[in-house]
Parts: sequence; structure tokens; C-alpha cells
Amino acid sequence: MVKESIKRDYTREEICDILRSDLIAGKYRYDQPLREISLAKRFGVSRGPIRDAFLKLTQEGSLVYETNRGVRVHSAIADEERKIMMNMRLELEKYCVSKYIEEANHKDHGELEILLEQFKNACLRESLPEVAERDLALHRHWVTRVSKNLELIWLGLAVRISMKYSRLENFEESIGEHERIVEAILVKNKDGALKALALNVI
Amino acid sequence: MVKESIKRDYTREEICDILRSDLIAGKYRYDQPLREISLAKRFGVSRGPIRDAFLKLTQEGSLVYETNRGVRVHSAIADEERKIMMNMRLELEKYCVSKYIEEANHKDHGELEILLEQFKNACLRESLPEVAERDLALHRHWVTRVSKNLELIWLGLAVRISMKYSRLENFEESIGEHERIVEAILVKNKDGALKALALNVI
DNA sequence: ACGATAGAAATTGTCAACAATTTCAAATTG
DNA sequence: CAATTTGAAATTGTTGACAATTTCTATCGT
Repeated sequence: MVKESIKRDYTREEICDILRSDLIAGKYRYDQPLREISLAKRFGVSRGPIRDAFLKLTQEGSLVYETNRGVRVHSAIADEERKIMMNMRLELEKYCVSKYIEEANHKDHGELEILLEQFKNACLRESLPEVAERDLALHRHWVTRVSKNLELIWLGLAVRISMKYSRLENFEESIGEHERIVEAILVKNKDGALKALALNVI
Repeated sequence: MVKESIKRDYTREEICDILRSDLIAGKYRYDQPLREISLAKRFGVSRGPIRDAFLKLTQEGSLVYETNRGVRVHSAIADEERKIMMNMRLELEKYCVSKYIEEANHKDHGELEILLEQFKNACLRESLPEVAERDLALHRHWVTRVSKNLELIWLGLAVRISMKYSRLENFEESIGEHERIVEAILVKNKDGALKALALNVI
């Protein structure tokens, strides 16, 4: 990414988002500690903003914090818990997609199509980290458009689920699944959208 | 509380927990800003740990952060979203209670009985803030015993739901509901526990 | 009296220094 | 040689200072 080569200062939020992508993409091993100083150097800031980002990611569940020992990547989630979380995520997204279909305007639809396009491009490039990131960005779109409250809950679920295994192996199938969801949303076919969503999230 | 009169330094976590209780108890108005300096003085620490606590509570959803403007109490949640969250919370707790019944040992049962007792005392004293706090502590017990992962998700849901209205008005009924849950758990009556839970959470 | 403006006050953002703690490796002892 | 101790290095925890920004207030002009 070009972003990283241009040396400028990053904000808390940007640092948090970048680290989250890295975590989802699997750039760090399970249980690997993340050091404040090295990341501070990488982002060109002091340790303060890094600590802020750590706290946020800890609260989301992708990092674990221990007193006087800093943070490390959260260990793998148990299969059973993963199922519970996926179910919660599905129920949450179903509500959001229903609402989204009722409320979304022309501009939203435009953004949605762009996000789908970016997801498809990432799939075609077969870059797993990018695919994971674009997948989340697409789903996040209809969640955040509907409710900032639910977005927080959703983020915690989605990040944790995605970390387990980036099970987005079959890119072609994944493209098809998402195309069906977006298409149904655009023509306001609520029933079809929810069915397509269920097939994708579970 | 005696805790506050003894002047000593608080840790991040303690500050976070105390502020969370205050928020649930309704000590602050909706949209009221929280100032770093005044809280730093109150807890006898510098602004750093206060900022840490703010970030955690923001992530949980009880506070809202705006750049260069600090945090304020999150405005009331919409009824429809509240329903969705309550449903998610119920599903999550049902799973945890089932697991808890299978896994809990003698020591856990002892803690559970203590927490129930404390809840009942708070009810008898008719102190709404205390009741809200003890209610959360009791439910939190079986969640955290089962999964640290799910606890994070649960906390975000429970705090946000509790803030809307502390609907714990009928103390006697509330005591009965919780007694039935705990009793069923102790005799490992899974079906009864889940039914009692559903009546309480919804 | 009313609105705009400039300056003061209050508040948040960031940093670098220092204290406290943990980690690691070399030296010591049985 | 294994287990323990000791001390140095690395890392986190906390603080106070200063910069940047927002908010408040008093002044000014119409």
C-alpha cells in the first residue's frame, strides 16, 4: 500500500483500523505480543495513540491485555462459541438489511455498488487479506447505515469470527453470494436478500 | 460508599468499572459531557488512565467520542434496537446458562448464591443504582464463567440495554425471577433455568 | 438592542521523561 | 549439571508540560 510509504502522522482511528485489518488478515500469530514502541515508530507517533488503539482492539476482542505485560493477539476462538457468534451476527445483519432496504437512498445504493465492485476485484486478485477486509467493509456498510449502536456490537462479532479462519477460500462462490445479496437489496427484495445473507454468513 | 472516601490511587479497570456503574445508575444525564480533568482529580490520577477508561466505555457504547470535544453520555437507544439487543442478549445468556449448568463446580455455586443474596439485599434496600449493579453482576457471573469472549459482547449489550430505563421497578417480582433462575441452575434443571431466564431478560 | 469579532479560558491531543515491573541472560551455589 | 540468584535490558504505567482546538465572554460597531 502506498499509504504506508508516505510518512505522515496517523490518528488514533486510522491506526486502529490499520491494525484491525492486519489482525484479520492474519499478519500476526496467535498469542504474539504487540509492542507499543515498535508500532509507535512505524506510525510516526508516540506511545499514547498506540495505547489508545490497543485498548479499542482489546475491547473488540482481537487483542488480550494483561497488566504490566501489554497486549497480545487473542488465541483462537472455540468452534462452539464461533457458532453462537455467527448466529448473533446473522440475526443482527438480517435486521439491518431489512431496515436498509426500507431506508437506503440513491447515494447509499451507489456506495453499495462500489463496495461490491471492490470486493469482487479483491477476489479476482486472490489476495486473502484484501478479500477479508473488503468483505467486512461491504457488510459494515448496511450495518452502520442503519445503526451506530449495533455497529459496535457487530464489529466485535465480525472481527472475532473472521480471525478464526479466513474461510474465504472459494473466491468465485463468495462473489456469487455477495452479488445475490446486493442485487436483492437494490431491487428491494427483502425476502431474497435475507435468504442470500443467511447462506453467506453461516 | 467507603471505597471513595479512602484516598488512594485507582487502576484503569477500577475507574472503568466505577464509571460504568455510575452510567448504568443514571448518575449522568444523556448527552452530558464527561471531563478528563475533573475525573482525574476525583480518582487521584492523571488524565491518562481516565482517557483509557473513556475509550473502553466508548467502545462498549455507553459514551460517545467526538474529536477534540471529548466524550459525552450516549443518547437514548431506540426501542426497536433495544428489542434486537435484548434478543441477542437472551440467546447469548441461554447458551451460557446451559454451559454453566454443565460445567460449574461447588465454588461457582457458592459465588452464585452470594451474588443472589447481594442482589436481594439491594432490592430490599430499594436502591435503584445498587439493584442495577447487582443485577448485572449476577448475570455476568454465568457469562464470564463460560467464556471471556462472549463476556465482551454481552457487556456491550447489557450496559446499553440497562441504560435506557432502569426498568427494575418492581423489586419483589425481580427477586422472585432471579431466585427461580438460580434455583434451577443449582439443581441443574436446564429447561427450567432457560424458561426463567427468558421471563427475566425479556 | 443585536450580531459579529477578538481575545481569554477551558479542554483535548500529543509527547518525552521517569518510575515500576517484567523478562532475559549470566554468574553463583549446592 | 541443574536450580537459584543477581543484575541489566526491555517493556509497560504514569505523569506533567506544552500544543492545538473548542468554548465562553466581553467588546465593538451598526
